[in-house]
Amino acid sequence: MSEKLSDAVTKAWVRLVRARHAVVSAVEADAKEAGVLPLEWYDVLWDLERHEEGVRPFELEQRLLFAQYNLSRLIDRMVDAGLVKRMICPTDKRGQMLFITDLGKKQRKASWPHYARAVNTHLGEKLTEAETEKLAALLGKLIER
Amino acid sequence: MSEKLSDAVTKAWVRLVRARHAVVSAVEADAKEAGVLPLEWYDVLWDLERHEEGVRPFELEQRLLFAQYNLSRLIDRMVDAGLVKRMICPTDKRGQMLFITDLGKKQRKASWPHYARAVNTHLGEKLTEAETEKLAALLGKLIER
DNA sequence: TGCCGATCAATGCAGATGCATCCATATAGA
DNA sequence: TCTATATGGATGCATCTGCATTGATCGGCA
Repeated sequence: MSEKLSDAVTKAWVRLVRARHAVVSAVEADAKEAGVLPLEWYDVLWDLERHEEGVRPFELEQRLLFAQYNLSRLIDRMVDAGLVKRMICPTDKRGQMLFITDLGKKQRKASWPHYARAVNTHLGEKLTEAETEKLAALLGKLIER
Repeated sequence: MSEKLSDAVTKAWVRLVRARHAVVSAVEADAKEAGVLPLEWYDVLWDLERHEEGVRPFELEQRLLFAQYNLSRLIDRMVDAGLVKRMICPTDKRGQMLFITDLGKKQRKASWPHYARAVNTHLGEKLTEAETEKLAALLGKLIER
């Protein structure tokens, strides 16, 4: 039971954690400086904006990897902030449909250039185009299923 | 100011976040099942174990990317649990030296095989050796200063 | 139709985190 | 040496998260 990890796997594991932390916190720091929406809020709004027909919380949960109780409360806050609208789901009375509001669209749009610039700075500019594609492909394999 | 992100950069960004989340949460779930130390605790103990001469909190902060106030309280908990010992730093009275206790060593050692197995399952087995090395190399470029 | 296990979502409570600030000591410079 | 500034670390407070549980409805099946 005293398993071994190859050096390569150990290194990839450590760096996966470190690199994500480094990039995300740098991006968030830039965003905060610019006074734009938190990343999670942005992600939710972006998903809602691409699904004008409405989104069920559990879908968001799966797509964005939220814990159920966290998402529930995140939505509360976003509703309070006027960025998201909750409606009873017509086909399932347990559930609800979520929609982005006009204010939500406006704020998401205003946040976008800041995130784009930050991601370019902290990720895009550190790799060549080919390397970036390779990285995305490899990370993709870790996500499957 | 309405910057653009290439598709490759966007995809790499999203997958970096998702892949790390998927792998870490799968590993933590396995670890929790086995009733072993939380990942952060493990990381701290491992760092302390490799520096028997003692570690300053701010070093740990830099190496493991902790926020200062989080680390301060994490150490509190670990001291309470008897895994870490705090001593006044002889060369800087503002600071302290941290050491792992025998209990800390024992628990870290007991946790290791579970983490090794989980990391192998959720990362190692999803990539070939060559892919793993390539991934580590690319992630390395994202971390560089 | 009536019942039972599964699913969607909310919530009370304890513990963790972020932010700002504070205290103590160290260090550089006049 | 004396002062100003920087650094190491702790902490009060508000917020967020995790866990377990609850309430409501759904869907399958007898």
